Amino acid sequence: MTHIEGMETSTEDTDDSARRSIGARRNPASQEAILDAAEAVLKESGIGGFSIEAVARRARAGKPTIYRWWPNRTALMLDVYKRFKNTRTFPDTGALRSDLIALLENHLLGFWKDSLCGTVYRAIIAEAQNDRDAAASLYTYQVERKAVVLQMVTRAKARGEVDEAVDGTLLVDMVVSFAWHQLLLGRVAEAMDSIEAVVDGLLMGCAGYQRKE
Amino acid sequence: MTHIEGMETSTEDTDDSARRSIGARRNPASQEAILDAAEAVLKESGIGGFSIEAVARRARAGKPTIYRWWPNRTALMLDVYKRFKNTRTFPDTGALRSDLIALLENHLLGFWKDSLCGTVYRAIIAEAQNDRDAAASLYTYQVERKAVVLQMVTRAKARGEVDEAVDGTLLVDMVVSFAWHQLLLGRVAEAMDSIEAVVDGLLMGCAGYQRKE
DNA sequence: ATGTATCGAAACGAGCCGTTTCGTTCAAGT
DNA sequence: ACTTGAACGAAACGGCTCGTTTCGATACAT
Repeated sequence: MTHIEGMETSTEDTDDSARRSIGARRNPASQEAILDAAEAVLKESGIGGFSIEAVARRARAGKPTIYRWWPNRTALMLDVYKRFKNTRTFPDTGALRSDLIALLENHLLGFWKDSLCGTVYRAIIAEAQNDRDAAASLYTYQVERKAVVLQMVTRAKARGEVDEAVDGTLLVDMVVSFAWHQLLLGRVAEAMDSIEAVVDGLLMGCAGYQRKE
Repeated sequence: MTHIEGMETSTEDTDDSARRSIGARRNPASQEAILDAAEAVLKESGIGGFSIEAVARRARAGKPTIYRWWPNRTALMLDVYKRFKNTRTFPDTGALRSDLIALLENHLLGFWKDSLCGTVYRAIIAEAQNDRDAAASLYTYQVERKAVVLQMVTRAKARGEVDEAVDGTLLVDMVVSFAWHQLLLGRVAEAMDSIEAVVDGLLMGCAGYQRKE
């Protein structure tokens, strides 16, 4: 994303000379250089090589500058992630089935496959298993995002497409669960082919129980 | 598990005096002490505090002894996990619905909730996001376990309970996905209440599409 | 003009990494 | 009976990252 194309170390050279203080205030160029560097490090080395030191070297920034604005590396990763998540619009196709398919194709699996957003998100999930603060941040983020997705079901109910008694929370949970599982097993690309089967299985049942023939 | 009850440092004192070599062969007492210590460290400090040094200190063992038998800390965590996974028998209740409910209650969510197996499994999943070898080991383990669970569907087909055309792989994937998602969000205890709704939603559809009334 | 908050650079002590060395204990091979 | 060799615990190695502190230079804010 942004403008990462040069294969050399030119990515972080937003300014030719070294950045300096611009006075008693935050230097936006440094913040952007740090986020760019964090993004690049995650892209190239994954979470294993993601250290504050590595980001600082890459950004030609001082470690105290990073620690001043981000309390820990999880916060930095979350900021990198948030730079991505607004680049695609949420689907409203007029039907729940195609809404969910578009959700998986554009916002979950497809998003993770195309950008390095999947790598960042994997790193955040892994970090949340270690760090209590990261877990809380991730859970809050999940609640927010699922509430937005739940509106797909609400719209379907308003259209009379599904019954009012349907548990939309469960439906959303299952879609997201599937996407997470494939992401964490490194099967995002392969899972793209199963999207329609997953959505149909969720909407109509995987086992053919009580279906009208 | 085993006999962890003493709150002091008595856990690792399987022998009063220090263990020594028993000749040119593996010392089972050391292996058990190391696995006990690894288990205890994971239980008390989580994956964040899980280092080879910490395990060696806790076990009163030398680091070379650990590195001799386990190539990395992921392998050690997997061995800790494998000491648990055979303590409960796989269900065969005679019906697919109750089989899947028992699977979630006894082998996935319930298992993770009751023992520290959930903590260990979270650590392994997190490690798999960093380490390529860990990811491969985890994926292989997943394939094996899912193949065993798939036999539930195979039995149901043999009984004529579900149609031969049903995609059992998808069904198993969805059940496991749900369990993983709740585990990784730290919601295992809360998810226990949703088990029946999840299984019914998977078998008969979450959205009430094409169901006979 | 002064005060102050930022910047990058460098160095700090601490902890863990994975490895090596050392002296020991003792089964296995001769 | 004797030697060989592997496994054991302990200790130390160089290397890396951690999070913090110090420093001089910079330039907005008052």
